[in-house]
Amino acid sequence: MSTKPNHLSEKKPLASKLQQNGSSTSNTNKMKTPVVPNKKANMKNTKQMKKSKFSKSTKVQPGSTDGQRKWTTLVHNGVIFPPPYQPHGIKILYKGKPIDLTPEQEEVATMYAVMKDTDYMQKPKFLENFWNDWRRILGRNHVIQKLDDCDFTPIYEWHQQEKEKKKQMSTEEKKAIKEQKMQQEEKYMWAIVDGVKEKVGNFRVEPPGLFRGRGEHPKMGKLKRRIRPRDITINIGKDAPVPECPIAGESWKEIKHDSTVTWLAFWNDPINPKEFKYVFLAASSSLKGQSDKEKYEKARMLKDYIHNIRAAYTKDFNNKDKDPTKRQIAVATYLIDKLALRAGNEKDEEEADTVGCCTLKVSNVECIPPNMIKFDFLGKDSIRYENTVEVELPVFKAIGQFQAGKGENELLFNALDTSKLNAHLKELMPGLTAKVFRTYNASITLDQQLYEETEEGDVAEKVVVYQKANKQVAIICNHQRTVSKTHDSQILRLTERIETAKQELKELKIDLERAKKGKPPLKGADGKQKRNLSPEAIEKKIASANQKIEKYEMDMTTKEDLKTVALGTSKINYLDPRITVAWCKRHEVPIEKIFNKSLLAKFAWAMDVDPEFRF
DNA sequence: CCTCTCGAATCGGGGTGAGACTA
DNA sequence: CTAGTCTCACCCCGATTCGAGAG
Repeated sequence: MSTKPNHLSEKKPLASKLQQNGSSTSNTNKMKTPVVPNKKANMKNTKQMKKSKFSKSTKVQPGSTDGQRKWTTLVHNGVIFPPPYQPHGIKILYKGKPIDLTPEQEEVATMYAVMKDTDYMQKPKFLENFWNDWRRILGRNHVIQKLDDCDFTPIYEWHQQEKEKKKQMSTEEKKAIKEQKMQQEEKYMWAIVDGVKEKVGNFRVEPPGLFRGRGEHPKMGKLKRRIRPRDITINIGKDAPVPECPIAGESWKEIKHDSTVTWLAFWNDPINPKEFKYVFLAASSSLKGQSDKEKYEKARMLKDYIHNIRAAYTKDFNNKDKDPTKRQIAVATYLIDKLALRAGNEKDEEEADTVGCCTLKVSNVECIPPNMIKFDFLGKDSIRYENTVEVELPVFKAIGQFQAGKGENELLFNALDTSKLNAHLKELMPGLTAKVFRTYNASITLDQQLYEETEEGDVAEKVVVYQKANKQVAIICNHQRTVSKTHDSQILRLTERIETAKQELKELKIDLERAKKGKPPLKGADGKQKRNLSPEAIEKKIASANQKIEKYEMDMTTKEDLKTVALGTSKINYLDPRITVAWCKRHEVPIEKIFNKSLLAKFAWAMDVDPEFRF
């Protein structure tokens, strides 16, 4: 991770920007204390910091001893644990009879009971995994020998009542509880990084529960056990005080002082002990902002290389004598570039069966002559990717050949994996990997769309232009959302409203004609006599009715259009915020119309961009 | 006819935790 | 490989808007 040359000429050191930012956010957070660390060790560093950050970025070359260092001092308060389980003592029935459970057994039973009305109850895998874990906790010799004979209804009903009680609570009570929680959590919300107070992202330890994977996950239903202090490793500056363990009588697993990483704490994932859960700083922090900026700078760099890269892969898939690996790389790169596919790492049996570019199976693509390819597969989060695209003829032929002689379940790109692909990409441009194409294509699309489509008009119209561009990007990236449960009824109601409005309009037009001739208006649909109005007044009403219809129709088309498209994801992860900020500046659109509070905080680093900025 | 009020519907944002990518 | 970081959709809850009815 080398520092880009254009960072070196940064006008302001990032730290000073964040100071400003910190003080402005502190207002909203009712923070009265200035952004100053309270420990002496850090007082010293606060002063050094501005200077050292400046000099570091101007003098220290990548690869030097401190090229890996992410911070110099780090102070934080560790993590907060979910409250302990409160036994309710409600008994489940086994073969119709109430059964006593220990609090631990009861806790797991409760996790299961509350999922009664979800569709997990229909999934054999879920039931099997849950039963295995619960049985272990019950002990092999427990009277309960079969999940099927258990009746969890009493716990479920109790849980429903509790939920109801919570709902019934007055706003004051709710507020008081929230206030108290805030007070407890306040100290965990902040870390002091190089003397600057920064927000911590996820300082709450994940509560125990039953694992719910996305799609057909082999581990669904497994018990995610409670995490204890002894599971948690803390990372903190050498001179910083060790965070106090919030559970009396217990202690942290380990204290580390690793300044080459950005995590504040981690623990092993109880579902997959080989994996880890980390506590990081929030997206609005300088550390995250910096790497975010680097991500977009890398994507921008691709702009200068893309022409050659495209020329190269076009040459490669045209060249039939080339070794198959090269040809597969060329086609894969083409797909990643053109369709913004993900790289597609190999996955083992323990994970849901989803694919990306390198792991596409023969059955996921279908060649439709003369030159169309139909893709149909489950991608990340088991989201379906379904798309039929026209491709260049050599690509069409090549894919046909890759499929030839293979079974449905074999890899389309058998000579390829993500590391080979990325190794190849790195030869084309320093630091280039598959995911850079997604960022590049998303951002360049937004930039072009905004440039081409924005016309003179009022703010609302310009915002619509932005949303349209945003939608295009979301479609490219296949960012989907499930259709809301109430979508159909919403559409229905809009249709009804349009109908009644049209009916009204019709009557108004008749009334207008009559009014012009001095006749009274007709009776309405309800049979009541309407008032006499002047033609001008009726005209006004007609205009407003027309507007209403237009608005409803607009609402309906956008609603229908966007019912399965999620706009937020690309805004947060793929669109260079400087494109948006510059566009807002040029067209006098208030940035708040596009970015909400958290995006504004996250993209603080992009706010002073030149209005003429192009991606 | 207009304005206000109140409950319901809807929206939007933060949080969450699983999933993917890469050095 | 493992460790570390980035991505991503869903969920929930509070805020806002809507719409019916009262005044």
